[in-house]
Amino acid sequence: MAVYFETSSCLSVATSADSPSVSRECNFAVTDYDLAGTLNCGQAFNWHWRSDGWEGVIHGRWVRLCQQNGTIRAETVAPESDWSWLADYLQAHVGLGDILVTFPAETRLTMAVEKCRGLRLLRQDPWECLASFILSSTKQIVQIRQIIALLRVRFGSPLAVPNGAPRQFAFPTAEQLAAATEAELRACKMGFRAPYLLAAARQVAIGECNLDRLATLSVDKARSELLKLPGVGEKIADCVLLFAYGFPTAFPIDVWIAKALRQFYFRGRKTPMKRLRQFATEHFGPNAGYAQQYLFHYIRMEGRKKL
DNA sequence: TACCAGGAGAGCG
DNA sequence: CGCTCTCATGGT
Repeated sequence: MAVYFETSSCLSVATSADSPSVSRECNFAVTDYDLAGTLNCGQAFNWHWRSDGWEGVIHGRWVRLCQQNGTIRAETVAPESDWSWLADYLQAHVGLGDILVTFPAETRLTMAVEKCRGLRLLRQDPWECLASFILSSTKQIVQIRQIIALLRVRFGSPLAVPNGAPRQFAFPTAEQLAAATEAELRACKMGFRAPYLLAAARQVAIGECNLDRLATLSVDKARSELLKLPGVGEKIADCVLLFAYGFPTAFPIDVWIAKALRQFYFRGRKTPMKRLRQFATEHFGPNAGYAQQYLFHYIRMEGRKKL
């Protein structure tokens, strides 16, 4: 039976193992957490549903996640004594209510929140997030997933997985990708994004860009550092600021969000990007990034219903 | 077939 | 600054 520690990020599962705190399983108590929606709303690209859980990789470890009621159960291959890496990734400690109360009381956003109850922002590895979104430009999410799957297999380090589970690879490090050729990257179906990814990987690998240091900077400083990287513009920089560094005001505006903003707040009129950005920062408040993700997930779900 | 996809960069006036 | 064009590839 599971033993729960109240408010702790990890509720360990009692086992017959040598030490009670070391286990291959861990339960997280969560409220207002939609795991499936969170893993599938276009912020992460390497989660796969397989029979009884979501399988993926976090910081070089194979993980299976599965939600039952108010609990997210996690399994790893090797026993873990410290699960803070997973709690941090899932942002399980974040009280969603504290976020939602900062949203403007307004019809469209309220509707999105109701339809996507429990949607969360993850806290991802900066390099993986950066590289993934460099590959995302004018690609559909399914395709981004395919490209990244190829990258992992061809350049990433193989990981230990449970018996019977499909093979899995770590996301390639900047060093691993920096050692690749442009032709090898293009063979992963990334097209014109190959030289961007390669150049970015080299800058990170040689320390010309220090991703760890960005976490210590202000949003604006961190953004201008990201914008120096090849293949990184406003949109991709904001994705990394939001999904990897957790800057809550970062508000990525892609084609979907742009369409939604024009439709919801500008009567469907053509509105320049600069105007949309200004509106977003003024309107959505201190957790604009969360609002953005609710709008994004909401309009994508609505779009699919029509088909 | 035609159009579009979680865009960015270069060239232009 | 704002506009347009191109880049590569696959889904719908």
